[in-house]
Amino acid sequence: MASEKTIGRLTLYRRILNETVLEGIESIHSHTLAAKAGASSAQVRRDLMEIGYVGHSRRGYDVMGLIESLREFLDAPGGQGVALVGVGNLGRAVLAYFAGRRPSLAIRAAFDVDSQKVGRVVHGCRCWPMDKIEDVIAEEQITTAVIAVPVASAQDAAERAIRGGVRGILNFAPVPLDLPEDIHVENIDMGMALEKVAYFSRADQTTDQTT
Amino acid sequence: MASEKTIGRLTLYRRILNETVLEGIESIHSHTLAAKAGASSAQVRRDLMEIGYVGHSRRGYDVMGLIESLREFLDAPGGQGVALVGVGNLGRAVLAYFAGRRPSLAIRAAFDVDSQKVGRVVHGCRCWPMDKIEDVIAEEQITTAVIAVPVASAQDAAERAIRGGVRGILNFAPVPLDLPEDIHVENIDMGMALEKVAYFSRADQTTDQTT
DNA sequence: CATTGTTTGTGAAAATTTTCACAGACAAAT
DNA sequence: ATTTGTCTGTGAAAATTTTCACAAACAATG
Ligand SMILES: NC(=O)c1ccc[n+]([C@@H]2O[C@H](COP(=O)([O-])OP(=O)(O)OC[C@H]3O[C@@H](n4cnc5c(N)ncnc54)[C@H](O)[C@@H]3O)[C@@H](O)[C@H]2O)c1
Ligand SMILES: NC(=O)c1ccc[n+]([C@@H]2O[C@H](COP(=O)([O-])OP(=O)(O)OC[C@H]3O[C@@H](n4cnc5c(N)ncnc54)[C@H](O)[C@@H]3O)[C@@H](O)[C@H]2O)c1
Repeated sequence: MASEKTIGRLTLYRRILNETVLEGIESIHSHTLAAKAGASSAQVRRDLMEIGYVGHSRRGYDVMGLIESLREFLDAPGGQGVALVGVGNLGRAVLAYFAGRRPSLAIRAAFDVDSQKVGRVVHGCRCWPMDKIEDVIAEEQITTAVIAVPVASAQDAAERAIRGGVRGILNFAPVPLDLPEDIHVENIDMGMALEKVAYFSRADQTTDQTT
Repeated sequence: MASEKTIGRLTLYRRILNETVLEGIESIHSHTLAAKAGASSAQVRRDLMEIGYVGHSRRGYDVMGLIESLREFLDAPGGQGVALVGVGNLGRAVLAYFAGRRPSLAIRAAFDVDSQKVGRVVHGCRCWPMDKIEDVIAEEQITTAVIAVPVASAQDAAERAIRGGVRGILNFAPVPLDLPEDIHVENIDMGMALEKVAYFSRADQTTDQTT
């Protein structure tokens, strides 16, 4: 029911609320959360409607309660495992970034063809050879894979991860993957993103002129 | 006039066409390009309408001509410079990735507070101390900045880049930046992306059931 | 206890984006 | 020369997403 855009914003709200709670703030208004998230207050209220969390008129939303409600909505009950395929420049940065960050959504295994990388433990994550990928993913009940291999290997890497049991893919290789419809693919294409920013950085391309 | 989404797809089409031309293919139909881009043929035609490129009925689009037309539309006439702020794990991966890739949109300078990094040349890019950022960006006429510093420094880094003359920012720090409206900000939030994929990876959350 | 002012939840409107569907173009075949 | 089949360009419809705007709720104030 909730759209992809809504899910993205909900995760953002959660991150903001986690900071808010550290400041000792107990309740928050839709317009405050909106300002911190760069959205409109109506948008925030709509999004929270989606998860069925109700606030109090005049007092806003209970921060702790909302965080808990977001957790129930967004997270898998028993936690979810993630696999990383490709322990190169980007893969290592990703491992460093996610290490220890969110135990219920952690990178549990890494895979690479390079025998130099296989067997090593990078940021607490074991690196396996590619021919073990299906077995390890199945054994660890991993549902999500991050693809950080060269373009030429991305399609194959994704297919093998799926054969192991993966249902969703975060793809950094700048190539559209051709996968079954029921597999959720999220592409992060840095080249595209940089070109977009560059386009709108040009003086003649004002994103939006709300005079 | 062209929306942000359209610009994103146009850069994708260009990448696909660059591969197409290497295969010696001289013209391409909207549905072929669409299949490679993961879009619909109507979408492709709409997007190309935006740049005013006209195809031939029955023959499709001339690959070389379309690439040239996309170049004129997307690229700044004299090329554009990019700055990288933060030469950490992610910053170095980004430098490696963009090095030599697209001369007309290259990372021309990097900045960091760490004296260990300052002065070094990473993947052909010189690393400057942060107190030179405004001068170097102004001197090199850099229009776009990539922010890869810790969350706590991201807002400040962006503001300083803008003071140097930057008009668009590609932000990897998972925090919404509060910047003037005329600055274009593109956020790449890997944590959000991973949580989204994980959400849709769950068996009970089928993205869309088009039976 | 009534009043005031603020905030939620949500129908409805507006805006944006995508898809449909078909007239017109035209290469290829006969 | 005519027919055939396919592809473009685009107006219009459909779908999706966002914003508007207001009744209902209710804490705070007097
Ligand atoms: N580095 C970046 O910042 C960056 C940015 C955007 C996109 N990307 C994309 O991410 C991917 C990885 O980039 P990178 O810079 O880390 O490259 P890299 O060359 O540093 O690393 C690639 C890794 O994948 C491994 N590998 C190669 N083939 C494999 C296979 N078939 N199966 C498993 N592992 C395999 C290699 O051994 C290496 O460790 C590429 O597709 C690249 O286009 C990278
Ligand atoms: N590593 C990843 O894959 C990854 C993924 C997603 C998001 N991020 C985000 O990207 C940013 C960088 O991540 P990282 O993993 O490269 O971190 P890192 O700690 O490896 O690198 C940060 C770099 O920024 C420099 N720095 C610190 N303060 C600075 C300042 N005020 N001005 C200039 N430079 C400064 C540091 O010296 C260091 O070189 C962070 O905001 C992180 O949340 C990283």
